[in-house]
Amino acid sequence: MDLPGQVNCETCRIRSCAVEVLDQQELDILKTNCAGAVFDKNERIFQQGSLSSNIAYVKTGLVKIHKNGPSKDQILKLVKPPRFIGIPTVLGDKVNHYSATALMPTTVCFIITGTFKTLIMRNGKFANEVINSICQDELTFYDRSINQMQKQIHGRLADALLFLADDIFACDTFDLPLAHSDLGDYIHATRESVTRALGRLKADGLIKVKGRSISLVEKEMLRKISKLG
Amino acid sequence: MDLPGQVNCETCRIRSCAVEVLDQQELDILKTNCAGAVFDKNERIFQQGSLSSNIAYVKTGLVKIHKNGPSKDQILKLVKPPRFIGIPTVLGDKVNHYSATALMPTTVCFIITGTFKTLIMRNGKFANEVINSICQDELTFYDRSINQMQKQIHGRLADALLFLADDIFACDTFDLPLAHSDLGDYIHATRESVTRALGRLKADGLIKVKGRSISLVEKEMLRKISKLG
DNA sequence: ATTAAACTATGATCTATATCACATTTTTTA
DNA sequence: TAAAAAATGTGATATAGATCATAGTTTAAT
Repeated sequence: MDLPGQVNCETCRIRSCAVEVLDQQELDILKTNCAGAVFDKNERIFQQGSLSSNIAYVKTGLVKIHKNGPSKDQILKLVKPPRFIGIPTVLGDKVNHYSATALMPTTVCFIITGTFKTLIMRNGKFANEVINSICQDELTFYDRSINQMQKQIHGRLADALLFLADDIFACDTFDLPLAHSDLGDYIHATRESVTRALGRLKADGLIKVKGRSISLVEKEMLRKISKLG
Repeated sequence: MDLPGQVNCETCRIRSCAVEVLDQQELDILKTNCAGAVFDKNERIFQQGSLSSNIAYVKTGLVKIHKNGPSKDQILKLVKPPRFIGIPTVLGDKVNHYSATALMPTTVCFIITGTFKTLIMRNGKFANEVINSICQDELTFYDRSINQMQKQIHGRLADALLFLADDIFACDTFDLPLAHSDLGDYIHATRESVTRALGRLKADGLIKVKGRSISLVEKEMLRKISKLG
């Protein structure tokens, strides 16, 4: 982790909808209670179980949110910036209930929890934007959760590939940011099953694979697989 | 659905933490934009896909939150009062992204969305309580989601039974509020598997079953099954 | 440049749970 | 109270994907 130190929220180009509604005085409060940091690939941003007095705002990069389960770690979601992560830690016990790890070089702003709460208390519009953002997350997670439960592996893999192409990279050709075993933790499958399922999609000509690079060549077909499970 | 009409939030004995922080003027706003309703067992409180201009606050009873998946309806969670449900519907499109159905006679207050937003904007403490509540929900759902994914059926069933006994009924003997097929939608199993798994727990002497009534007689053993998956 | 470590590939086997099929019981409706 | 509908119980069978085993490949470290 590299600490570029103080940030300037007034001139920041990657502000959240929530920060957008703050007035000058509030921006000053934020600015003096906010620190930037850069994380390398595979660096932990925060760790489940550890105490935290900050909320993280991901400005660039890509982050996985993951959590220990009864038998293994599971990736709850992939977070594309700009996005707050770890807001639920604002809550009572201040213990992180999940971990966040950078999947590529990632810049993050840490905001002191108390400051975040102050802004919620002071500025109703800010609070409203925060609520909107959390609710959006919640709905997305419900969708994902049901898809994970009800689709079988080819559908889940197709979902993941389409998500990476459409939402994360906005490009049909991209370097897979996860190892097969991580992808397995994300779509709830074993490493072997991921390899086999990718091999199947490749053999059927729906995707092209060159090392880590993946091209979705038959997106419509992938969408159909995603739908039918 | 029965409409007992106007409610009085000032004298209400089942107020949420959020409403608790409102001042007199705000309580007046709430009171005049709030209507009570009673739902029978199996009555729909709101329906996925339909437009909504209300937030529901469950005062008594028991509610299932469920959502259409690729292959079938799935029960996301069981909600014990007092609790807001459907806050994510505050969002942009105002379309319910999931359904809510009463599992037993249930009383609900509907608050007009605009009023709810006004209160968030006006009162930072209210906003803060709402955020806490949504975040708590989110964390609980992450836990449940991981358990559903990683445990096998006996663990998931043990989880559900312990949840009903400890959290919903606060009693080790209770009438199962769900049919086996519903319980299946809740723990992600088929009706047949639920019947078999219940039969197994009964045969092993961990629970007693008399009609709809279930007694958890070996809770420690059930907890062990829940842990080991 | 060389060794070690992590990752990917692929076959053989196993297993939890779905699916199908039908019987019985309980609840609801007429 | 009878008939219909919904819910439960149980066996036989099928199967998606896990697990185990072993090898090859790429990436990182010394």
